[in-house]
Amino acid sequence: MATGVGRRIGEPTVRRLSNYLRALQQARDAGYEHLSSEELARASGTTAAQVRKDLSALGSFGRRGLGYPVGELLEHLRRILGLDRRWNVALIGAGRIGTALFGYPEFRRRGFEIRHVFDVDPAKVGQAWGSVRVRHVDELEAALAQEPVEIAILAVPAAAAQTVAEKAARAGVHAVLNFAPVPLRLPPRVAVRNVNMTIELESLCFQLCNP
Amino acid sequence: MATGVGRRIGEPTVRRLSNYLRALQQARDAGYEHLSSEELARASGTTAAQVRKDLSALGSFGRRGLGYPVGELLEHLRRILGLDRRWNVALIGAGRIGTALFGYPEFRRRGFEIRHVFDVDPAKVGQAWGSVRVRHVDELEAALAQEPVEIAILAVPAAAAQTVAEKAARAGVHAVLNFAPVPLRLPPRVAVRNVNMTIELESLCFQLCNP
DNA sequence: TCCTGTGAAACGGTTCACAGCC
DNA sequence: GGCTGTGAACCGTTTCACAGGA
Repeated sequence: MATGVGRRIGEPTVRRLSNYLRALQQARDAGYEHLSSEELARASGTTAAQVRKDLSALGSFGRRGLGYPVGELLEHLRRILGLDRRWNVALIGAGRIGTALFGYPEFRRRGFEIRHVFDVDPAKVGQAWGSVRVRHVDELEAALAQEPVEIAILAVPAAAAQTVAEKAARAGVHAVLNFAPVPLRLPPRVAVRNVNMTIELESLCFQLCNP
Repeated sequence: MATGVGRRIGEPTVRRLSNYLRALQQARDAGYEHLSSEELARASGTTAAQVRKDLSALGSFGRRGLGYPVGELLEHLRRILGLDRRWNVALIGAGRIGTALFGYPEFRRRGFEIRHVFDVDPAKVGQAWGSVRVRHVDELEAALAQEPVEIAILAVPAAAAQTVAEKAARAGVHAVLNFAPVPLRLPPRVAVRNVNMTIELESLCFQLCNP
């Protein structure tokens, strides 16, 4: 097996692959040509066995006695994760979280290009954020018809999230990254992922209370 | 079994419990007295069987033929998750993400009180953020000695994260919520949870590329 | 009848241990 | 000797199906 993905890859695996990618990029910048599963594991916070399992499932190129070739594996991972291209993104919600996400340099570095920013606040609509102009959410469908995006980042209040998400889905978005603390109900053709900072804090509390 | 937690609760369960809590609060505000596992499941994005399994593990109070008593279950969950008290938090990193987190109203509403804000930027050090003053990271140990916190929220650049996290751990923090895209190595007595927005976006890409 | 509580089965992910190759 | 690749065992979680109480 040389190119394709072997068995179906689950969500935890994908997260780890992202981490491997980051570690590999660092290693390349540091001039390494090969990395052992042990080293990769340390750099990405997992175990060597896990690394080998993950990479072998991709039909990987590791050399016994030597390790994994940094450059080759890096390109392979980028391709598998779909990061060897540019992705267009719409940011919905120009509040505090939206602002932070817009300025997050990691996104652009990874090929995510924020093409649209929407909000409902009249004070924000019309502002120029870099090269994009903040538009009213009512213009969402028109804007996406003119310049489509694959991904919507949802950074709106919980009460508005479901409605806005549906609007985005109707406008042809294929994936939603949801920062609102509510579960979204969308047609299965739309991929959804939730980031809920409160839940993370609450999990920590639980761990503190139940050591 | 009336009060304690039955079998050990895993991380996915805790996340769902947080969601149940949110759904229950909404239901209470809407005047409901009982909620069936079916209704709870719909409101929190899971299945009825899952809800029953989760709640029965807490020695729950559900009544057959009727459902779960909203108020009672709500208090029970708050106690189990450790949310029936106030938690003191230090925010480390006063950049875009730090700013957004500081202003996130959900945190305070849930009992998380940001007592300290730290940064290294001389332009920020000294600013008054509400009732707290931004201090230099070098003052971290002194500040936490004077007014301790249980939790540190880390919103600093990747390169600084490990060092700052260690400093926080030495200063007596018990849990770290890490927004930097690097795995942290901390003594096991410190609970760590990572929020990595880039990884979430990358997972979405993968889903889009591998439908 | 409605709905919970729960053993049992199915599933998926992780760890182990070692065979195989350099 | 060093390190990868991988079947097998292990473990926690989810789903199923149904018994049992209101």
